[in-house]
Amino acid sequence: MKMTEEKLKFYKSLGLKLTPQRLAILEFLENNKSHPSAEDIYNALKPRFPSMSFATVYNTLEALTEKGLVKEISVESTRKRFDPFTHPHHHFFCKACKKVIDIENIKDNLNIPEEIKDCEITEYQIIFFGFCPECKQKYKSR
Amino acid sequence: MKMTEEKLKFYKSLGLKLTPQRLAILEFLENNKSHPSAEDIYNALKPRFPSMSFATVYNTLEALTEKGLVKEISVESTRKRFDPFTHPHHHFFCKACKKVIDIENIKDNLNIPEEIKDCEITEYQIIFFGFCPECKQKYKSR
DNA sequence: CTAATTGCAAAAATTTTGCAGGACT
DNA sequence: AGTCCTGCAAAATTTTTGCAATTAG
Repeated sequence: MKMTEEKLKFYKSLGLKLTPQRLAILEFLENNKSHPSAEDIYNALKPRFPSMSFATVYNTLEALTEKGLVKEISVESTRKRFDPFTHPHHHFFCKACKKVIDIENIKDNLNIPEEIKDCEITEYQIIFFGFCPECKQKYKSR
Repeated sequence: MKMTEEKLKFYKSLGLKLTPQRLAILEFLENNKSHPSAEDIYNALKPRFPSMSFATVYNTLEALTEKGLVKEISVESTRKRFDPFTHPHHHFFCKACKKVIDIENIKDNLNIPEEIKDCEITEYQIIFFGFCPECKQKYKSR
């Protein structure tokens, strides 16, 4: 997938230096709905950038998160997953295969709960847990 | 806080061997709304059980989770937090001090979203992110 | 040219594992 | 007595950090 001129300009306008590694990460994330971990990204780009280090992956993800181009999601409690779709939406997490599915269609006019009315709320996130269709089978038969 | 006879019987009835360490962990968790990490638990009990190891903390938490006495919550993406209140409820997470606040009062008659209608859903969790009243101040003034 | 970024390597933080000895029921 | 549990130590996983060399703008 090639990146358009506009995108490049847009990224530069945010003050991001566009190194080859960053471009590769940005390309990898573009339209990526797999909610990859840092390692997934590292592994995916390793063939093209054999010298790339984890530090670069994390540095870039941090920079992108600061610019609002990526969001860290807390579906797994022992590692981060990253989502390039930053508009408000929610997730399903398969407890067996760790797959994450986006949920866009949800009516959730939640009011601010009483318990946190004095907090500053920046966002909220609904996570459904369970087993995806593929894993449901295997799980049932145990 | 002393543990009642009934509780002891109940725990035994689940097939849990009640070692001193486990009892201490159970006592520590009883009515505990701090959503501690494994390390919090370890540190809290260290004075009374200087020889206790992390393995025991994790073993016990795993056993309790299996028996449904504790739930792991994924508010932080790099470590587990544990909650002894296992009835359905939700959470607020302070991004500054990492505090977790329980949310009981929420009207959330969510329907199963279209995207995951073929999944087996075991539970769902709403997490509000932001800054608690104490941290709101410090954060604002930066 | 300058500041930001990379790669490396080491360290930090959290969780998991294997196993021998010990404790609970 | 037998099974489960503990403690230890090592390993595995994931993320962070310091620093010298490099590169984008």
